[in-house]
Amino acid sequence: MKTIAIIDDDQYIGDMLSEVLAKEGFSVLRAYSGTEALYLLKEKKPDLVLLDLMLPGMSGEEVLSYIKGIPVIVLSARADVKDKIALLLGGAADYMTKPFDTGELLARIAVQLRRRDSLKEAAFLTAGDLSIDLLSRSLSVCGKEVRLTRTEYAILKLLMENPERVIARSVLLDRIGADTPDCTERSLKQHISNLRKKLQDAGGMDYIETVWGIGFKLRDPES
Amino acid sequence: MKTIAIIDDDQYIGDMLSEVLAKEGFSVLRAYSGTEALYLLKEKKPDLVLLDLMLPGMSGEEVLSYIKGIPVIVLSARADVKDKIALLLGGAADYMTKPFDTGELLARIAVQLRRRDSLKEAAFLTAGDLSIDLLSRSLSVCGKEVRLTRTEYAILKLLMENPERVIARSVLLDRIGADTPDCTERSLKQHISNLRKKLQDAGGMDYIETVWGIGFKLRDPES
DNA sequence: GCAATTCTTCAGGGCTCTTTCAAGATGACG
DNA sequence: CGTCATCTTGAAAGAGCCCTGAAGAATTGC
Repeated sequence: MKTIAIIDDDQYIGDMLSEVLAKEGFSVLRAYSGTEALYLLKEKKPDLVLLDLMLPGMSGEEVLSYIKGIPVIVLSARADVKDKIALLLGGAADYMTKPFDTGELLARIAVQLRRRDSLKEAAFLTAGDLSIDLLSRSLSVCGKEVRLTRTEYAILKLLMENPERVIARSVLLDRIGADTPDCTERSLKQHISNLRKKLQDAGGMDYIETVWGIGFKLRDPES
Repeated sequence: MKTIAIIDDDQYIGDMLSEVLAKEGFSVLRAYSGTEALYLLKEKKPDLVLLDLMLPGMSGEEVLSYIKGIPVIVLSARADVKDKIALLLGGAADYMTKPFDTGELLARIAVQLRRRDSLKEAAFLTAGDLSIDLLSRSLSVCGKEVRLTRTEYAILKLLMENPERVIARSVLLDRIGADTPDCTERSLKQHISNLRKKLQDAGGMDYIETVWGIGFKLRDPES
């Protein structure tokens, strides 16, 4: 669950925002002054900050300059373009002029949070219940993690890259040859067997179909 | 130098934007239709896209859905809040209504580009219980300070920059080569061992997972 | 139905990769 | 020069993986 900090001394607007955000499933923190805000940010680490500029004590600009690594959306009654520019260049991630549409605010919040998560861009290869994370080199079957050896991984990856297509044993050997140079037709059978067992234990069905006299293929998911 | 793609069929606005951006030191690409835009994005890889919604042939929304990994700022004459929300949730990084202030546009462009680089600027690098202060080059595990040698620091930093991703030993050697030129595969193992011991002593678990025959990766925090 | 062939599985041996302990080499600093 | 921290290297123990042999099951052809 994501946490959002609201830094605004206006009780009415703050309550309204808090209610809207809570209804969207966010966890909400409140601060009513600059110094309070800094303390709050240091203690808890929110995922995003909504910052009003008119604060008692410390200016919003000053608060902004202290916030590092957390996206800040500035909310302000000031509509002057110069202010906007200064704040955006000063570190704000976005700027909205009061009064604002709450739907748009939620959308812009979503943009900032989405951006944070997209840093770890995932690369997946899926086929039926099977899903390989290419980056972490890990397989999940029906959500369960399954440990694979290097050869097993290479075999399954090749099969999943060509779903529903028969892969001849010789081709299979050829393609995984880079990883395991001395894999023979005999040992390949063993690897297939081991792979089947692991998948069976995790997923409850036999995903690998043997094509008699030729090789193997990934079984049709909806069969 | 950063490259920005302008996707707009309006010659006048496009020229104006192009001039402003060029004056700011950006390299500018142009496209005048959706299909042209997709081709352009595939060939060159701009750092940012300015997308007009009124395009001949393909709708701006459609173009947007094809763009992955590059921030898109939508420029549109449509001021309807519903449109804004739909586009922001649909992947746009920002939305500006024509006519817009070029200063503000430049500021918002700067925000998006800054965000892209923010990995390097971040003062902290965290992954699970581990937290590195990049400025003081210090590591804390569950709040406890841990002293690392130069090589250990380089290794752990690289692993933490790619959490949950397998790093081949050769890659690891390559990337930390700048700090320790004569680190071999053999000595790398020793460093990993030492690093593990320190982390274990401080955090109580083994954060570094070995991927047999390949390399290492940082263990999933919530596992 | 029966034999021949191919495929699957079990179990064991051997090999490679990995880890760790320990000791030597290198270099900075007083 | 001696100490300290760091990096490298050697060797042995341990773990994991791959290959092979043999027996049982499945498929094909007659």
